[in-house]
Amino acid sequence: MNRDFFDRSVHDVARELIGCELAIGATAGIIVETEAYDETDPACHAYIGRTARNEVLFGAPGHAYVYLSYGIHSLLNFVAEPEGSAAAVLIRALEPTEGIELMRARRGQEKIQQLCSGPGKLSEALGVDHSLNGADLFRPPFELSEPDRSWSEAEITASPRIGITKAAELPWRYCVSGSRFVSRPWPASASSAIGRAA
DNA sequence: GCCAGGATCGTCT
DNA sequence: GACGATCCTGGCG
Repeated sequence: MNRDFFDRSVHDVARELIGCELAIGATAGIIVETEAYDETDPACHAYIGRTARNEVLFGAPGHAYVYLSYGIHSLLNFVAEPEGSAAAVLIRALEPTEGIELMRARRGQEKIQQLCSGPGKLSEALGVDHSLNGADLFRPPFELSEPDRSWSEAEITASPRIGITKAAELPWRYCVSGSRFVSRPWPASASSAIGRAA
């Protein structure tokens, strides 16, 4: 994978990140759930225009956007689309593959299914904090691999995003419908992600 | 199992 | 001074 992967529609990027392995330091997992946010979207931090906080979103693709949610959790996003266009993919859940003991220690949780099944959880498990805001995804401690597992397109579903109040109806959450590692079950009404990219 | 409530702080009004 | 792209706990059935 190279930077061009991120230099296109955030919806394509969000869908195709499913199945990729993300490593940060000694920990890694396979991405099983993402959400897309773009500039025209009231739920996106960049909707209000450029500020000190969201500046990274307007920058070059293939960088990390990390911010603090509810004063407690650092949430990890990947910046997509060309420089000047603000868009990002929220990484919502991973299936843990490497460094599981370290994840357990950081999370204070034994159950593997509780390690990375939510955006705040996976940041804690992988040691993500605000110091990684703006970091290049193609430099350490990050490492991104092509999918080493593929699901049929029918198993990747698009459904409404979680935990937001604005533009909540947009089906911009992508997840593996068969995975036990997603943050929440996919809704029965979810449709295949095919053709859903806006 | 489900739901309500609290923790906690940077960012913007 | 209000508000979150969340998570965990405790109460109740």
